[in-house]
Amino acid sequence: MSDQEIERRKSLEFLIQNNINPYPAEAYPVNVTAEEIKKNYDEQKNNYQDVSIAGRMMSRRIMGKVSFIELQDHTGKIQVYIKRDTLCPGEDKSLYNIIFKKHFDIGDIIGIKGFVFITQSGEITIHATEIKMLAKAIRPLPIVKEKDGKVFDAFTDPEQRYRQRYLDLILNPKSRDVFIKRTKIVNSMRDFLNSKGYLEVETPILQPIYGGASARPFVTHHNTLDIDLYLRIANELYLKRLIVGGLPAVYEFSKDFRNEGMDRFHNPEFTQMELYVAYKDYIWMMELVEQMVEYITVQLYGTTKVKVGENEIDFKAPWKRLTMYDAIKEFTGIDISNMNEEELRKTAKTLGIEVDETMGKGKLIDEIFGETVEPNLIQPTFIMDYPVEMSPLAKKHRSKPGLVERFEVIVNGKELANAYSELNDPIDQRKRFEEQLLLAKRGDKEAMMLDEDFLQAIEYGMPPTAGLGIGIDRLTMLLTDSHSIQDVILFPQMKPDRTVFELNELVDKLQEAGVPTEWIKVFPQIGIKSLKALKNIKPGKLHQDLCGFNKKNKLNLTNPSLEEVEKWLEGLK
RNA sequence: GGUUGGGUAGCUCAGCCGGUAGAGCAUCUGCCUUUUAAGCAGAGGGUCCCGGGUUCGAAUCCCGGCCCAAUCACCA
Repeated sequence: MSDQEIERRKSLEFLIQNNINPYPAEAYPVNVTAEEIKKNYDEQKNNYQDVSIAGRMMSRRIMGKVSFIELQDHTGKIQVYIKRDTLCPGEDKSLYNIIFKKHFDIGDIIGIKGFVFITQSGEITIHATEIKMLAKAIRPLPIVKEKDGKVFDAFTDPEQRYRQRYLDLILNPKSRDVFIKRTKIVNSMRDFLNSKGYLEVETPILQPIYGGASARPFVTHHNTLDIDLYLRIANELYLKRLIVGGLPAVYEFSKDFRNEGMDRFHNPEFTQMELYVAYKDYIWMMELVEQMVEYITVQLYGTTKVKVGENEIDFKAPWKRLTMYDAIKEFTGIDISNMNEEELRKTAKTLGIEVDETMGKGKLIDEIFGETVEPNLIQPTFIMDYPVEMSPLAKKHRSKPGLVERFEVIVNGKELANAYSELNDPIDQRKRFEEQLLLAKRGDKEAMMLDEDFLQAIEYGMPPTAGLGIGIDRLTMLLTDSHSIQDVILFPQMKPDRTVFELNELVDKLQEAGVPTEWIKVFPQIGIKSLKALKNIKPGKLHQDLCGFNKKNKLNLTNPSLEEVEKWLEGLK
């Protein structure tokens, strides 16, 4: 424990000794926010003369009989003026001199009652008449200072920001804003879909057969049924079953899981919104998508233009539409629409793209597209008509052989959404699944499984349907100008903290070896935080360290005998 | 997985040309009744990521490992 933590625990004790509950149970009445005061306070009107506000103490300047603190609530910071003789009008000044000055700390959550005024240097400030501890912080907060909009000692270490998101939210208003925007984006999307009468539904996350996308799944096990289940990689096949069931339009905000690489665009769990509408096709879906995203953008910013990195992106509908072949022609000058596999492979090589013999026609086209076109599409663009090999759930194109009715939305060089005219021909669907099985046999770990139950459903007849998947994390990244997916997911996946892991391992082993719980707690405090640290320790030294710590810190534990310590160490082997 | 940069006080970082470990903020003691990165005077605080090696001597040099970031590759 650091000196600061020890100090704070002492303060905690002091408060309790003096009948001040550091964690009171009762509600604290709040009648105003920091933002409201700063926006609406008017010296002439003399308003806000009886405010009650709560928040975290973020800084403190003690000047003898007077102090200034910054109080932060969910809307921002406001300065509070604490004057000894206002707070303690009588003889007893201990509330100010002792309680506040000695035992309140930066990071504590407190309540303030008082009246608003403007200081000599012109800052809107609450003059406190009452101050109350609402929750004592026994761990010090990282200190961030600010002057003229310039931030000093900013809390920017990405690892700490993601692992301890609560600190990020306290210390970085921008981060808080991103997550508020994320929720607004989701709410606007839901409003838009509900206004059209579409039905929000919930489908299984645990699936006996995973499907609806090409990706490797997470596997788990159900004990009672004694079967493996998969965390869904998509919910497409379930939503389509609902279309078969006669629901005309269904959607779901779906947390999906893919057991693949992680980078700034990929988190193992992520959110998609999938939508299926009966009697529509992918042309119709393009209009819906551009209208929906335009609506969301306007709801969020009041304009369709958003700054993303160096670029200004305009989401105003309609968006540009290009077929995949035309897009490649536009960016390379090469028309690949009539090429066979060999010609495609040669073309890819001349474009400097690495290819190998296992790649089929569809994969080659996809590589050429991904390499030459995708990064160059900054403004929202629909790319239409994909090769059939890449899209086992999309309907064959109404007029172009070898292609399917599919589009992707590319914005800022990245895929944002994916949609098809859904394949509803059960014979064709079975054939496509069988082709996937062949790929799987050849070793493609992402090939789709054959879902007999789904086939059965569409054999009963599924109306022609348009389907869409849109990445909520990606959309939020775009609309909040966030560099990494970790900036738009509150708790992104991280490698487990090894020190914590090792400590847990140690505690488990010590328990197994029969070490009493109260003594297990002592081990980390004498510097033994992992099994490794116990490996070469002599029983005599361990015994001394343990008993010494007990005595020094007056823990009043019964010291183990040397024999007992020897027995513990034996038990660890 | 490759390459590059990084890991030092509670926080942000300096020190790296081997020679007793530093600054600012935070903390502690004292002063200060409108300050604002408050100020002044004093004090405490470190497994320099871990493990080896070279050396009389390693935060610093070498080797191995762990973790983080950027970027590329792979993967949607």
